[in-house]
Amino acid sequence: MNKRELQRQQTRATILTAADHIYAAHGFIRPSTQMIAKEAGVAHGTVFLHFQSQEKLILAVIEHLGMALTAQIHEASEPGHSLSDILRTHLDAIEASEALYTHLILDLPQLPEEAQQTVIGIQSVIAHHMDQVIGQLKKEKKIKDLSFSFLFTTWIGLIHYYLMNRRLFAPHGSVLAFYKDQLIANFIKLLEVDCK
Amino acid sequence: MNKRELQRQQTRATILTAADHIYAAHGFIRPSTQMIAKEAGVAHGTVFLHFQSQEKLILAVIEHLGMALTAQIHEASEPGHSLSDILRTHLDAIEASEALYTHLILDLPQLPEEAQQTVIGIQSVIAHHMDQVIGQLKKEKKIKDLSFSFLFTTWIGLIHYYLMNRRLFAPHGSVLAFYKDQLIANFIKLLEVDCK
Amino acid sequence: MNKRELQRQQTRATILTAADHIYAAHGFIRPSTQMIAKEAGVAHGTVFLHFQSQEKLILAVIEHLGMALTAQIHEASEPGHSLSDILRTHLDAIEASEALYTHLILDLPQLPEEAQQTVIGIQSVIAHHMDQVIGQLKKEKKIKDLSFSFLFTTWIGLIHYYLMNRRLFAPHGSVLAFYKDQLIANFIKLLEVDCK
Amino acid sequence: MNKRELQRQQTRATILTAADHIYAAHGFIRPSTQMIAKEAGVAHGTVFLHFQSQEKLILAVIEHLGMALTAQIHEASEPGHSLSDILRTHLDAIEASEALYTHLILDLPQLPEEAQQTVIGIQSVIAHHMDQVIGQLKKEKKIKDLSFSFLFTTWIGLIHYYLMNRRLFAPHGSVLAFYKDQLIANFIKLLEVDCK
DNA sequence: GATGAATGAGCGTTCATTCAT
DNA sequence: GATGAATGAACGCTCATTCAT
Repeated sequence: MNKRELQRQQTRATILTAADHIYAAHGFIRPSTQMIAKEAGVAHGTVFLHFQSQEKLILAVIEHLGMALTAQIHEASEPGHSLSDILRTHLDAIEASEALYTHLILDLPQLPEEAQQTVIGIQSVIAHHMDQVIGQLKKEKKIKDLSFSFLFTTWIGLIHYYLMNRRLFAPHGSVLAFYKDQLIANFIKLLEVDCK
Repeated sequence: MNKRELQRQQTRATILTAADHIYAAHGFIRPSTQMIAKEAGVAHGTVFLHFQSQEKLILAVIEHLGMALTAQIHEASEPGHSLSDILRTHLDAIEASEALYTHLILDLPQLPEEAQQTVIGIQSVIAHHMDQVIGQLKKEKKIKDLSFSFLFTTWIGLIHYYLMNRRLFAPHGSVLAFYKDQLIANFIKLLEVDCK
Repeated sequence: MNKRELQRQQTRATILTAADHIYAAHGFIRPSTQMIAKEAGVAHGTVFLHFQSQEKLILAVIEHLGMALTAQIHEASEPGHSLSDILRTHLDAIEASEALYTHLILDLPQLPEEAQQTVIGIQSVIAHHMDQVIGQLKKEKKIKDLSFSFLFTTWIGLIHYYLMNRRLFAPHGSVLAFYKDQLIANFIKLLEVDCK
Repeated sequence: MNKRELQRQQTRATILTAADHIYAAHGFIRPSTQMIAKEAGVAHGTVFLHFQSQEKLILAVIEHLGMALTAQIHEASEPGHSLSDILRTHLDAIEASEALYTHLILDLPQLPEEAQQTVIGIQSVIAHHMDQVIGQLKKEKKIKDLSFSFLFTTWIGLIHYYLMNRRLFAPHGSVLAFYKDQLIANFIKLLEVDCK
């Protein structure tokens, strides 16, 4: 890689990071490209030199987030993990990009198709890991006999609900950091076959 | 009521209905007041004759939705209702305004404070009814001993998740119409103390 | 005059008075016809029933002011008046409508031709009275031999300057009430042939 | 200075000059930013690229005028100047921007605070010069013993009166060009101690 | 490759005026 | 005669995008 190309990649990364911060703070819809250029410390036009359009920039940020999440989940996952381990891995990954991920969820219907594909991609990774363990637990009759897709949706719905109301639940920090343990414990209790 | 006042009310209603349709289709943030005027078949300025500002119009639509939902839930509720009845009442009410309600949930963080109060109001109505029955079922040891707030959040999270992904789950119709029965049945099964 | 006509005249007067107050407070340019209707306690359309257009209403207010001023000056003027008496009469008349008169002066260039005619009319009345006395004093060599038009312009310029800066000179009341005596005394001293 | 910066400055100057012309012709209040853009031959949005808001543009024009006036007065002033010289300097300076200065005076109450500061600044410059000479003349008993502030106000009032009625006094040109000599001569005669 | 000035369509909102009631 | 709902042109301002430098 020559020096020119290196410089180019660095500028691109600078813009991407700036966009990351701005979108995490204000969502994908409201901030202007001008705002991102200022945050990145580059000229307004430079944004469009590296990203064909605002839409492409947004998609790049989202894809970057998707890659980060799936990578982190993969890395943290090991064969012998319990359900609790997997759920924790999921929440740890999201917590690292909590604000941005939350805006991705919220703004999704206003974002281009490709963004939805990314979200689907993220979810299928975690779904895959969950399915492994849950399938096994079902066989062992340790958890209720409900379709995996329903259980998965319940989990995701619960997490997303907390994220969407993060300002309410945890005004000055991370909701997940606060409620992670409780969420995992309660969710598992909900699945368990419980005979007293 | 004289003819003048009648016509005024009709125009107001026309605009409100138009806004209802437009916001249901595109969310609260993107559509312009111009767009709503066109849909209503009135001059652009007329919108502001009936609603002080765009914000006030949005709040009027939201409040209207809130009243419709709570009214419907109240009407359909009866003393002896089972948990299943209550959940169905909830979903029936939302289904009637599915698209608009979904956008309310999604755009909430970008909407004024008052909108959040409306959502809280809606949820406390359904929470109240659920709490009654769930409290009783807990005493009878028929459902798991988990805090009501967690169970409620799980239910709301589940429903909202389906709503937010309605285009995916039910591209050309109502998600709730499709999944209502299944959602209720599965959710109840999840709560039950299950000893086979 | 029949009852119908009487009612009509009363409504017209109500609007005129309301416009008077509003224009005195905010000038002729900024206030909307809506604002005047509200102040008058009549429907917006009623303004246009009595005054063909906003411009005509403004002109009516101005003409009314002109008539009030010239009438008051005429009434207060007597054959044997000194220069001091005449200047005082002038200022007394303006003081009674200080705010409105000031806005007339200030907004004049943005107002229709007819408004300028009214101002000219007011000034020729006071000019006429001043000319009488000043002519006599000049013959008696008691005041400087300067053209009447210059002396008159100096006087008017001085008064208008104080009026235009009334917020600066007298933030919470009438400038003329405050400075009247001083202005008259100084102006006369300026005209006098002064040999010590 | 590189070409880029040069062009930017030129566009800014073009807009400022256009605003200058438009405001001189129609006052500060009525013309739209659209009108100024058209006069300048730039897109409407370009105006806001160079000036944050309409208010800022107006203030820039006014400040530019203030600097031009005070600079010209300073340059033309010399230690040994007579009262006549100083008054002429004052009128020469105003004459160069007669129309714009007149609108500044007229629209002042509707303009932001900063505009008033500019006017005060202009007037204190001329007041300072006048005070020097008039103080001396008073000591020499050559002019009447009236407070400087009254004499200054009389002068400013006189000039402003001519300016405000410039369309009447000099429909197709500069009032000051026409009446300058006469105004100065008459004003001086008014101040003089006159014993024949 | 980077810049940032320029564009022009679009936004929410105001207002004098009209006219059916 | 009085009403006030409706109009639509105009306003100040924002913004993604282009392109000469």
